[in-house]
Amino acid sequence: MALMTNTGGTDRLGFLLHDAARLIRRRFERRNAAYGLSAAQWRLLFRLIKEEGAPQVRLAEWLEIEPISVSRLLDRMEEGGWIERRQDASDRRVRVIYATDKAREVYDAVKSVAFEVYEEALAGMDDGERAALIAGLQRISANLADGEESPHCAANQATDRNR
Amino acid sequence: MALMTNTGGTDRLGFLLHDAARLIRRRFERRNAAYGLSAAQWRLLFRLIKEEGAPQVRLAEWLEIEPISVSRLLDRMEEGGWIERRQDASDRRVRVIYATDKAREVYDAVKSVAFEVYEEALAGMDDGERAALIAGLQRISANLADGEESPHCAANQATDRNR
DNA sequence: CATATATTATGAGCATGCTTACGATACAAG
DNA sequence: CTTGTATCGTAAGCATGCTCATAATATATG
Repeated sequence: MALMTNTGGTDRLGFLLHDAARLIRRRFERRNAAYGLSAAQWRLLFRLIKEEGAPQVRLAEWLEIEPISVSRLLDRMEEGGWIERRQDASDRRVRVIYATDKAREVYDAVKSVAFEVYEEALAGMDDGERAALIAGLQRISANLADGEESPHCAANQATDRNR
Repeated sequence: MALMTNTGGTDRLGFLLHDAARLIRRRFERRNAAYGLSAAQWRLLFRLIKEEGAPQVRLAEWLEIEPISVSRLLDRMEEGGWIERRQDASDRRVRVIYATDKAREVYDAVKSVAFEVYEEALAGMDDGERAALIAGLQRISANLADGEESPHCAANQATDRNR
């Protein structure tokens, strides 16, 4: 409280985000322990259910993680019986991913758990406060979306990869 | 239970938090690559600088991670020359942790980088929007703080635990 | 066709969290 | 002192992300 708390708390933004995200993930996973779906697996399944038959590289783009991370996430999900990999007919490099019946069966239940956890997290906030929070989070994601800008120095355009 | 997107975006709260936290961490670490301090190491150092000579178990409480996680984080920080472990004089089980001169030298610079990244993340938001975001994040952390829930029962009057 | 380049998935190895378990030490009772 | 219990640090092993490297395949170019 001494020197630079004049920023209104934004000087802890990273820590606050980290803590909130971790607490939500932890509670979601504990509540879901019976199903055995981790948060990362749920995130993948949530996308997959809507758009089946996607190649792994598409999932990596959607989830904004590296293809190798998708590969090993799918290893465990395949082992857990949540998804299956099939060979693509027209491109032998590609494996297209499908949710299993088991995954479709628990989907609604897990989604309900997620809603419960979100409601617990937001308890005591009115609609306006919730909207402001969501808008702020969306703004952060948009501001940091992998443009990879150089803020002031401009020197490191090493990463001027396409896009 | 079909379409529940009337929640105004709160139905994605977990994903939004996860994305925002990850983007901030990623940008912070890239901007700091020259120093070689990861976000987790920075979080520990940030606490340590203010309160040196703490035993590891105290750091674990502050950071809200498990003692074993602290142990291995400190392994790498010791190897990187950021901290040193010393034997406690009065209790031979305890190792007290000190920041090195090297850590103290880069502290201000890394802190500035953190402020830059936060500013980039919050770009385009006015003071009120920032305050609402921060308040929402703090509220989430308070709501989920490891009281280990009563899910919808409003009974859990927050933090009547010690402290 | 042959060869260069791009794309897809994965292997190896690291960082940061977790759970479970254990050795060393401190402390409280007997 | 001895014995039981609590505390501190750490080892082992897993999950989820990362980077860097590689094999297999597709595609573009000479």
